[in-house]
Amino acid sequence: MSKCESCIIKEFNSLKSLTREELMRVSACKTGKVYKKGHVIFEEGETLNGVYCVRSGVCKLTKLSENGKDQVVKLVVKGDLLGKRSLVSDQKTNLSAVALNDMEMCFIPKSEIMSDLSKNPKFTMDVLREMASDLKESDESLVNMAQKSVKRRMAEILMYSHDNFGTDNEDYLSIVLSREDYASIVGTATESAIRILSQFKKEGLISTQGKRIKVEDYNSLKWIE
Amino acid sequence: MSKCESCIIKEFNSLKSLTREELMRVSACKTGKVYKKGHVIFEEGETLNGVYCVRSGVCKLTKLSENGKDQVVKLVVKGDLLGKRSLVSDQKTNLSAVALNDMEMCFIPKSEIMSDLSKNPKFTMDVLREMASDLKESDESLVNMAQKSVKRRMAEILMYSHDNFGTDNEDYLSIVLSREDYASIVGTATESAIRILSQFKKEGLISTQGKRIKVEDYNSLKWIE
DNA sequence: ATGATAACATGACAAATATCATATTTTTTT
DNA sequence: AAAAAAATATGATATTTGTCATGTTATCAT
Repeated sequence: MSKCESCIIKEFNSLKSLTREELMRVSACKTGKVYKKGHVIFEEGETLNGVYCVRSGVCKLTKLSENGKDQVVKLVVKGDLLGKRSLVSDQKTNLSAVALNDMEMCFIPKSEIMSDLSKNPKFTMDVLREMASDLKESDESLVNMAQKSVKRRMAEILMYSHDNFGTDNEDYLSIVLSREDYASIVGTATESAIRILSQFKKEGLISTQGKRIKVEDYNSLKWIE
Repeated sequence: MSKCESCIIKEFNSLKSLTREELMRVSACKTGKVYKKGHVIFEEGETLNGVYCVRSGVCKLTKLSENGKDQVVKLVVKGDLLGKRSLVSDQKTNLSAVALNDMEMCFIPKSEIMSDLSKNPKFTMDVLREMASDLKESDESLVNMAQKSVKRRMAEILMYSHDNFGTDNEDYLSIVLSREDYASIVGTATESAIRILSQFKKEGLISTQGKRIKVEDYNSLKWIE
């Protein structure tokens, strides 16, 4: 497993602000973890005692609603730091994390990184910045959820997936999600999600092969209300 | 105007983690601001160059949706620090703030407080903790918005107002909001908000006098689906 | 106090979404 | 490859929510 000092992934998150010495210490105590698609990384209510640095793959952060349905709060991808909140609070995590792909991550124990958080202001500011950006994103999701139609939200997640995770060599979206996942991202019933995707298909906006989805008419998706 | 060192309000936010010397410096450069009900404190897209410490009153943080409707993202009350995000990012603010009451706040210029943020780890950690807690709250709001009915959300905001802002001497909710505000908190059409409140009234869950609302049957509100 | 304005209320209807039932297809297991 | 299980698809229908119209009440400025 590569050393943190020379790992390219860290450039995408606040670990890049650690000094070489700090990185070497972190590197010495990190653990490599591999999760298969569908594997539960942690569950709502657990105590996290560290952060995960995502090297490859994608996972969903979900929260169980009172009605028994899961809601996807965020998709976490390569370069993201998972579990930042555990660094500043001893509370149990309010979210579950489930791998949507096969994933590789590095786990860094809280104890090891806490000292850096109090001694390296550059690092702290960077974590703060990441957190602020998460918060901004979250506000935006809230507004989307409150003010946009299910169809619109579905169009947006398709475009989001296209823009952020790209496509395979046949132009299908790289991230393959079940209809149930789409439903719980968009916040609707599974049947409604299925129905909307079927409609998009009929209208030629997308095509599908099994559960794989290809965006055929990105521009029309943009204008869906 | 009272000095920060001796101000009780700061105990509710991360300013309490500043040293006495830091507080004195902050105090020297702060500006007292008074806003009347309805006044716009700042608007989406503005550049904030400081934070507001709320001494009294309540304001709403809103974000304009693409459909032209405002969505309330958070209610900010006594003790809260407004504009934390401006400290860590030079981006324009993504939210507007509008006073719902007459308000008193202190404005602390960014320039003055930034040095503390990089030199006083206790303070930084505290800001980080507040931000983390905001993020958690925001996740919860997202799930509520996505998974609960409008009626349920309305019941919850009434209980929230009751629990967090209390009642006047006649048991009416202290925070008086227009139906339009309720609609934009709950994320629905104004007419729908009105209808639901009327229904609650008919069912004896609340009573109203003008725009003032009294919770008559808290327990039943809890069980609304 | 009074007219003007904004906020509230409610009916009628349309549109969006959820729910339940039941096929059909895809994926997994044996 | 066949059987079983899971996921997807779709119809029928109920419920929720939005929209437009219109009337009423409260609030504000003069």
